[in-house]
Amino acid sequence: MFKPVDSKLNFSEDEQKILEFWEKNEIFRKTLEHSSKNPRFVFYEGPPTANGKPHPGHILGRAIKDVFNRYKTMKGFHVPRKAGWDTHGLPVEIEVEKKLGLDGKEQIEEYGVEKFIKHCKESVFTYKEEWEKMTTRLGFWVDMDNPYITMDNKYVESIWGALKKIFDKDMLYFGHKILPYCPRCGTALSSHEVAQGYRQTKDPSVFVKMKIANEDAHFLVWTTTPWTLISNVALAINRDEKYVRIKTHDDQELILAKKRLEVIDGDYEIIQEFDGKTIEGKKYEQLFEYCVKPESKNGFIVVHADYVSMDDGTGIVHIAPAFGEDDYQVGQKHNLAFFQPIDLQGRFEDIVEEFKGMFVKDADPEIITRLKRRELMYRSQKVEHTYPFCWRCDSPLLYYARQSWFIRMSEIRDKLLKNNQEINWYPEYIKDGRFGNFLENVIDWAISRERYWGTPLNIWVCEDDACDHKISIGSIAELKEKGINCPDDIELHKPYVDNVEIKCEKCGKTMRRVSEVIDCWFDSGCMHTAQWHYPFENQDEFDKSMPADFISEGIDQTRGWFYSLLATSTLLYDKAPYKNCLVTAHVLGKDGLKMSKSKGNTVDPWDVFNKQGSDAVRWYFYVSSPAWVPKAFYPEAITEAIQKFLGTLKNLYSFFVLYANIDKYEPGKFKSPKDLPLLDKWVISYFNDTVKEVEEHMERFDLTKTTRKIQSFVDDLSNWYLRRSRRRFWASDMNEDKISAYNTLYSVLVELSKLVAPFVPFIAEEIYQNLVRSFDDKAPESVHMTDFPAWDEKKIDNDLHTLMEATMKIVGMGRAARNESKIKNRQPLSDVTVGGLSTDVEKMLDSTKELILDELNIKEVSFAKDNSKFVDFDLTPNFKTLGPKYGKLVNKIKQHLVNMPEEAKNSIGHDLLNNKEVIVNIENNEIKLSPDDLNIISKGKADFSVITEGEVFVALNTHITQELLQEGYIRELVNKIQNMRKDAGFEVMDRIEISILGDDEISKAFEAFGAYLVKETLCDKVYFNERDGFIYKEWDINGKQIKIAVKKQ
RNA sequence: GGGCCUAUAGCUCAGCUGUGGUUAGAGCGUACGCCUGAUAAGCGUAAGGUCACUGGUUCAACUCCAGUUAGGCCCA
Repeated sequence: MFKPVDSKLNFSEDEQKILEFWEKNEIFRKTLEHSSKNPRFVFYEGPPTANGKPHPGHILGRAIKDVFNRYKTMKGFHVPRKAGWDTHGLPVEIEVEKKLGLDGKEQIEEYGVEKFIKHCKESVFTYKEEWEKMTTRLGFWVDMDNPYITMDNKYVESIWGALKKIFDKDMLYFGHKILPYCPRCGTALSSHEVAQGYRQTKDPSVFVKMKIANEDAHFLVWTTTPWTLISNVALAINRDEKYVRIKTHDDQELILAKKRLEVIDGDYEIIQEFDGKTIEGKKYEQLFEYCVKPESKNGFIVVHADYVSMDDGTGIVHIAPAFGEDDYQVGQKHNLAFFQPIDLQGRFEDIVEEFKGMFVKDADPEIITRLKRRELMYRSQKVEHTYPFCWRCDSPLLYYARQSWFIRMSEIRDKLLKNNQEINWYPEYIKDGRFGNFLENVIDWAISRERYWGTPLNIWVCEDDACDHKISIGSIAELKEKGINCPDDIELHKPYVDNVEIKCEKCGKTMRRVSEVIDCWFDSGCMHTAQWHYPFENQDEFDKSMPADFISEGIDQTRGWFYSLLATSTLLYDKAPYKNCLVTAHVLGKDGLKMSKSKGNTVDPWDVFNKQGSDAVRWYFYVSSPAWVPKAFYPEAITEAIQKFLGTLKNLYSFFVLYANIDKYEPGKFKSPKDLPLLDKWVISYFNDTVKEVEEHMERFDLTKTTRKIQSFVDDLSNWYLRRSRRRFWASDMNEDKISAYNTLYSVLVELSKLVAPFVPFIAEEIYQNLVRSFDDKAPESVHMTDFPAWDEKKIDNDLHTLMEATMKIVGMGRAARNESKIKNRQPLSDVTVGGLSTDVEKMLDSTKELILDELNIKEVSFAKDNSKFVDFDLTPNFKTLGPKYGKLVNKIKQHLVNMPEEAKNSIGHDLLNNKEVIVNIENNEIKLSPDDLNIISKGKADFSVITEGEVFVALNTHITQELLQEGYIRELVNKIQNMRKDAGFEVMDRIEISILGDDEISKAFEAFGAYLVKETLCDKVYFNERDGFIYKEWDINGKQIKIAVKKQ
């Protein structure tokens, strides 16, 4: 016997049991062992940080990763899944700072770096258990017992190895980077921090005149940061734009972009118009002569920059390379001088005599006053815009040049682009879109951070400035060998490695490590190498798992992990680190906005797990839309997944188990007939076709098409195959037809459990365990250890699909016709005429005729080519064929057809149906209309209920004969009696007696059709008089008030 | 400010690309009716759409082109 199935939909409870089963029997481990000799499917897990809680977005990501790993495992691959933890970085430090009540680097130093770092180490795994619980509950199989952890000594050592390689290739250098910098806190901020601090503010907006060398004319220049004018070294224009020289109403000669003339006050006269490129290289006079330009550098010239836009300003942009990223790039490109006369507190240095010691923002008004006095200020006003402020202390941030270590990414740009072409992106447009564009414009990677908690940058520098010898240490062994004082158990973190000194091989003095740690994106970006502690060990593992076949992360990783993996693997191995990358979008609240507590649209994943279950969540994510489309996450959305799919699936399964147990059906016990009934053949063919399509979609990582296909199969299995087969299961003896139904449904359900296993692993396991394992303990222990269903082209019968589709269509139309006639389904009718089908289909329909009769409750179905007996015609032009032939006349033809009298339409319709050409005359043109040129639409005539869809029509004869009427009474009685049985709580197999108090017509009807009633209701005795002990209930039987009683025997 | 993506029924999404065709589909939800001894289900009908907006190409545009607006992501 099968384990009885509770038909209630308590998925969450069932899933808990499956989780216990997996855990107890170590199924995940066994799937890996079981497949260990198979070819590999390499998956890289992007490491999350466990110092924050997992949220619904992580569930989406993990659900998607899991489905492909499970699928590939069942397709015969070995899919190791090493978990990972990202542990370094500023967010960790900030958390710890908050916890310890520290504010800024000074206080950290005071508190003690060693102690601080210990706290960081502890804080890193605050929510590790929460992550593990969530991961397990979701059914995401990943090896969390042997994860890679970016702060482990071995991991860091691998990073050191990688960095040394890069250093030795001379790809690592020390240079400038413009960073958002808080002058009060004395630290640069990460982009993440800056993003928190944008707000509206008022700043000066000044138009300054810069005198052109040896000419009595000025460039008009716009800026919102007057204090940076002190450091101006160039002006940027756009060489592709038009510029003009104008004379203003007060006789000033100015140069600016033509498109920006709107900034000029009052009248002006255009003296000259020219291309931007003609003023490239022009010299102008330095505005403030505090900083002195070195001989070797350029300065005070006009240069071109792509980013100069015509949207605001004057089309001439002031360049101060120390104070802006764009400016800095321009400076690099044109070898411009670099003036940074500002200290770390944001105050002018002494060299700027007039403003020395002033905070730069406070100096703005003073600078404006000076310029006015010198008559170099064209206009000065205030402008409101967004500007970043420090999230901690609210000081305005300065874009400030800081020294930093860089990797020369721009030098390997072409390699990055080439390797990117090797990657399949899903969606495809990421490749040459967002990601490709980013690579096109790749800049050198600023890899150092002036912080504490991270992989220490493994570069030692000689203390003697004159020597300045630099080396990179690539391993612990090397550190011990070269280090003067390296302890045996050295931990590769600050402050321990900082204490290790090396004797300079050039000058013999002491070398010390630079103070920086590295960007934690480099850590996770090297996981392809560092997860195996390569190259120090695991050569074999590394060879087998580089590159990855598949990774999947959120779209925000484009410039994060997706990039850092490609960057490091291109640097180290010059190849793409992953072959397929599936990008996921963000998970949003019900209102389509980002989840946030203030909006009240957050959803606790555990609520959903506990109430609706993981399978439902997973299925919802797969089926609702492609992974890269943002998804709203809320319980009602998931309910739909249950009702449309999981509920149906479970119900199929519980139906099967219920009846199989009643009939003592066991797999293999009964042999199916040689020639299967049509319905069984059809469902087997349909299943094979489904598997085939699923495989195609999965190879293209298209989860949505895959799951929608499965969903419609399950829907048809339930609402067509099973609904049509129900009576077969009720047959009293185990006849051939019933055996075939059982065997077919059984095998389809078993294969279906394998088909859905990657997607909804819990219910798949439940079905498999009960249907397979409870009878066959030699079968694989878990559905996840079985092979994915194979499809067989020979079993796919396309004619059968065509036939069944036609049948379904006719039944659907027949029901619509019934509905239109307002004759209820229980009233049998005599016949229906079907037309407009191809001869082939018509022939085949013979085999589903009984099915149509039964569904529509009619006695006969016939076919007709021509429906003129039942309908009037209407005609509309087929623009696709007529358009090219007649062009503008098309609309006249349409008018002509609309205005045609009814009889003419009928006659033309008739001719066309008989494949005759029709000729009409429009504006003296003879227009030949072939059957292809017109759409024929038919409308039902009286006495028939006719439904038409395209060519196909179904005409229902609505005449009710005496005999049909009688049968109708009986059908109605059966329905009421069945309801009474159910209400009385009788078992399905209970036998009953009934008493009917009706009239003559009812009695006559019973004489004719009583046998049917008796059989359907399992009735042994029927009385037509009132009897003791019977409880009567009055019913409306097609207008007659009739009392009925049922009694168990 | 730049790049990429998205915009179709109350909601979730098809259709749109190199193949433009006048009457734009499905599911959920709603209303009414039907069916039901597996079902939280099924069937039918109806209401619900200026296919974000503006302009262009064309006999014909949801579809192609240009621009605008709004939202999202990344970057500044």
